[in-house]
Amino acid sequence: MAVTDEAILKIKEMITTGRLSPGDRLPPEKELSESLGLSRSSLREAVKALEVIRVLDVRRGDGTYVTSLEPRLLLEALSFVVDLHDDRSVLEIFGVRRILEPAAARLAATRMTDEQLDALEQLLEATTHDTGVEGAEALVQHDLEFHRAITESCGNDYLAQLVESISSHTVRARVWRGLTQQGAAERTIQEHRAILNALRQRDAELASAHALTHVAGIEDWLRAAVTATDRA
Amino acid sequence: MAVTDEAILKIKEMITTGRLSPGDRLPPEKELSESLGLSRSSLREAVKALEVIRVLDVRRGDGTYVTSLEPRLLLEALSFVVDLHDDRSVLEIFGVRRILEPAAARLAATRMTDEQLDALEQLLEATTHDTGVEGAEALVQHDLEFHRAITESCGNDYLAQLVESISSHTVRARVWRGLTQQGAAERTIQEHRAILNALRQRDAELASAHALTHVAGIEDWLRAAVTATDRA
DNA sequence: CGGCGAAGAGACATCCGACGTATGGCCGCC
DNA sequence: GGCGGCCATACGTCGGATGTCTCTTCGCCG
Repeated sequence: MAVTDEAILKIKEMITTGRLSPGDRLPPEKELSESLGLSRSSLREAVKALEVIRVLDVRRGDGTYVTSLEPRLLLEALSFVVDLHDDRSVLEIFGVRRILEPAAARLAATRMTDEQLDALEQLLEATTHDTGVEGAEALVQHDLEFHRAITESCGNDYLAQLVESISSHTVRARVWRGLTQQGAAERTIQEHRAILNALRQRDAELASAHALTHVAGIEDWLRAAVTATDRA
Repeated sequence: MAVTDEAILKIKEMITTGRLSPGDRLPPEKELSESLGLSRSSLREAVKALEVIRVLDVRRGDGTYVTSLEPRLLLEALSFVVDLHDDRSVLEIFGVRRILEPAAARLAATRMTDEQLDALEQLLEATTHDTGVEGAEALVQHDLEFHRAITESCGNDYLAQLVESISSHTVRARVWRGLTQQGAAERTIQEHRAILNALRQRDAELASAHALTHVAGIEDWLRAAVTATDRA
């Protein structure tokens, strides 16, 4: 195995064994490269690799630190690879989303506070004002925030961030939908309201069902779009 | 932004725009570095970063290629970051697994062929012979294969690999369980058989329920273990 | 006495050039 | 026509030089 890959594993091991903890600062590149027995150039490749997956945080002029290693952070990198999937894979990703989002809504139904529900209400209220072409982008943004607010209330950070990461790429799809499909805004708002009502009633089963309906609706549209592309 | 990060984005963009396709070979490092306007050293950092997340495949003496970019491949890197999570995060990961595995079993119930079911049967049969201390490792292996066989039959590669990736880290937990808990082997086999029977009957709902029971059982044990560790 | 700004040390960022080594293909011999 | 060795090519690794940013410290000024 290459020295760089060995260095990656060694640094990873230093973290898993507790030799390095979240927030800790690594020795300077020169020093660390010597103790790991490789050149600074090769070590930098290893550090860069660990940086892109959010394990290390390199601060120029200061030093290199171990990140908090929170699920939220480590799963962030997932959205990077999701971006690389083609449209057919996006359909599979939606297959996962239609499993996770209803589950998150189900959990949120018993956990959301009245304050959080009120905030969701306000968000929904704001969405109704996103009309016209110039409002499309705002609608997408409010849509994202609505979903995020729910998933973040499910009590499982890992689940929340996972949904968040695999949803990022679909932003584009949402935009397309908003621009091409008539009545998309009204339908989205109606579905969101249905979810919110279910959450208010603490009806986990219903909230889950509405969430599934919502995601499946987008999925249907996307499938049709992909099929159309295939024919073209 | 640093030149290296720019290079990462540029290469990513070359892939998303179709300028580079799966299997394509990149220009030599020297050439590519010149066309991207940075040194070979810096470019190598970018390439290494894309290599660890399985976007690029570097072959010494040959060249650098774009991988197949299949979900299976890209999600592989996820297990790397899962390894870095602490025990408390593992509980959250189980929270996700208990959502995904039953869903996968539900899908598999209507999709598995008789041949696949027979193979699963054989796997289960083999597991019953994993007795004694030396059989613990084999039991864990058969356990993994059993779950993999089901998730891979769910018809969604993305879902299958996601479950696979977040399960990898739990191998350790499985081993602990096998070693410390009395009757773990018998219980696992019984639960597996229940899942298999439900799949044979094409009873999606029941298969899902048994899968949830199975995962929740491990989760319970893990939660107790973590709590015990916290007290210590 | 406290705050502020400049200087310096430390650390990462980037580049360059050189040499090592594995791969793949070409070419000649059998 | 097949096989084996040679060579161009490309990645792997290294060492050093230089630029630039950050943080800290120290001294000046209000």
